[in-house]
Amino acid sequence: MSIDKSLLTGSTTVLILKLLEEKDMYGYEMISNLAKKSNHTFDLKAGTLYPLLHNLEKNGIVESYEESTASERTRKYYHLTEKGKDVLKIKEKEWHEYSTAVNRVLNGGLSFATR
Amino acid sequence: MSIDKSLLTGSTTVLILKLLEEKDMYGYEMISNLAKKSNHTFDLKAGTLYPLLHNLEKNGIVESYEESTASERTRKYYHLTEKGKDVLKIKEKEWHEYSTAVNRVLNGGLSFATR
DNA sequence: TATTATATATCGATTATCTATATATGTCAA
DNA sequence: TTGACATATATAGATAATCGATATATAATA
Repeated sequence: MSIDKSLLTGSTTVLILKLLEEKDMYGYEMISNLAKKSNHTFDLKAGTLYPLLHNLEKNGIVESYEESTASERTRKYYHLTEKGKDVLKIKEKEWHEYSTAVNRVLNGGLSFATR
Repeated sequence: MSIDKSLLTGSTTVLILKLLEEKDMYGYEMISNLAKKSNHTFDLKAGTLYPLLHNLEKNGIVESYEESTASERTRKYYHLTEKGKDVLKIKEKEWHEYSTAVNRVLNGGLSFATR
């Protein structure tokens, strides 16, 4: 169905942080997990995710560690820091405010719970 | 309260088209109208709106006409075309899909109506 | 007369995401 | 065993959306 990509802008971070709240994950896992949870509305590209993760790590929002088993190739796991948890809370609140405001306009300026 | 600006990206068009569905408007009016309807979550800048309107007109989604009264300075009104109405319908549907998908992730991958 | 609100417009900078490309390993089928 | 495909991470360059700054001009107000 492929939704207009420009809508995606900005909310990728909160989605990633939300995934990491549940458990530590590696990049590739986040992509498939997000695709599944969103019913393929979010088919995040590697070229989007990895730079984003590097940036989050640089800002102390996530931290990474490598893990390799005998059978599988090395994976880089990401862990949500305390600071990251705070950021997630703020961003969840922002999303709520933002989507509420969009809906208010799309419903003709009425507050909510119309109909 | 000023929400993270990056969240805004992409949805500006659907908001503007929605305003024009109600009635013809000029740019300055859209800015104040949108600010009011959204409780100042969307304080659109002139430098954002005017290029956007020019682009919509170029694509046949809106058309403009000038109107001047005796007392007020000339205003450039924008009118939603038939094509624009179709685009609005599509974009409203996209917003619904998109916000539903975000909420699904933020609620832990559950469908909806949790709690 | 000076300031503020109204009204439209453009330019350059920033940021987010994409596409494309690169590299390397593990798995499975021919 | 060889080729194709899925897994896994990474970077470079292109595109698009928005902002801040700046410009211009008129109407209203102090």
